[in-house]
Amino acid sequence: MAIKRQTATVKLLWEQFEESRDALSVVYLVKHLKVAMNKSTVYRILDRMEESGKLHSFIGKNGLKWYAKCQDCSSENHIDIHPHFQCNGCGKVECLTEEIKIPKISKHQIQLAQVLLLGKCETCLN
Amino acid sequence: MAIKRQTATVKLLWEQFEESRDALSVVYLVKHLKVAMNKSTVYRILDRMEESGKLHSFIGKNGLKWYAKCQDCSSENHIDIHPHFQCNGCGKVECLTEEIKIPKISKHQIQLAQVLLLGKCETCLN
DNA sequence: TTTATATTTGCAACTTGGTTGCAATAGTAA
DNA sequence: TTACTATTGCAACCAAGTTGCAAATATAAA
Ligand SMILES: [Mn+2]
Ligand SMILES: [Mn+2]
Ligand SMILES: [Zn+2]
Ligand SMILES: [Zn+2]
Repeated sequence: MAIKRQTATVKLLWEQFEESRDALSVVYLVKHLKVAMNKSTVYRILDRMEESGKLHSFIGKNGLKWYAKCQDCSSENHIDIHPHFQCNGCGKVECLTEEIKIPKISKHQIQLAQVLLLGKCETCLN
Repeated sequence: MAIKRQTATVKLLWEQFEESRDALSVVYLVKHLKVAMNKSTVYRILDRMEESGKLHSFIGKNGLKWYAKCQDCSSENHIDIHPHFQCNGCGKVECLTEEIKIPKISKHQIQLAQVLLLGKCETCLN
């Protein structure tokens, strides 16, 4: 179900995403939120925010679930598909704006491409 | 540690991969092997086969771990990097031979690209 | 402002994928 | 055959994510 009510917890979680283009893992949020919040609540709010077109989610390199802010999505269309970069040093995940050309695969219908680039971020390079 | 001894369990697991270019999830192997095998054993053997350059692993769409046969790898170099396709219908995962061009990202050093294409496989399209 | 209702939350218990320590077993080379 | 080390099974564990339910609360109607 999408977000129906603007609760304190919803606002608090949304603030975490508002500033940056970085993604946040659910595990991180459950552990490090200023105001502690039950983990089911965190999972459920993020889920609803995704359904509402506010956030998108993906799986990081260790199988953890990450969320980040959408740019121009709505409940009806989620168009914010892009590659993600995860730093092997510090673990940080960024949304990228670069387009990646996906080839046609014969006899397959491709509906979605998940691209995760792994490497060193700016901070960890220096 | 890499594979040191050719045990019955190692042989049995290897046979699962030998024929096809399809990947197999650990969960599937633990559940459906003809000769039942302890799950720690399965995890450990797959791990060693990867270290030996016989298999490569990646994370599928639900965060599960998958393995597939390498073509030309060894302990020393794992060069078998390619995109994977997972069917949204039947869940099957295939290794693809197509090359995907990864753009340079400024101020980032990219070490590895994980590409997972999701869609419908040949069987599920018909 | 008060009331009514549906949504949201916390909690505790659960499920599932994956890991670990250790004692028993079994390849392999001598 | 023996000796040595790698491998296995087992049981217990850990961590991420899910679920059912009763209590709390946002919001709209009265
Ligand atoms: Mn993103
Ligand atoms: Mn592959
Ligand atoms: Zn970094
Ligand atoms: Zn299919």
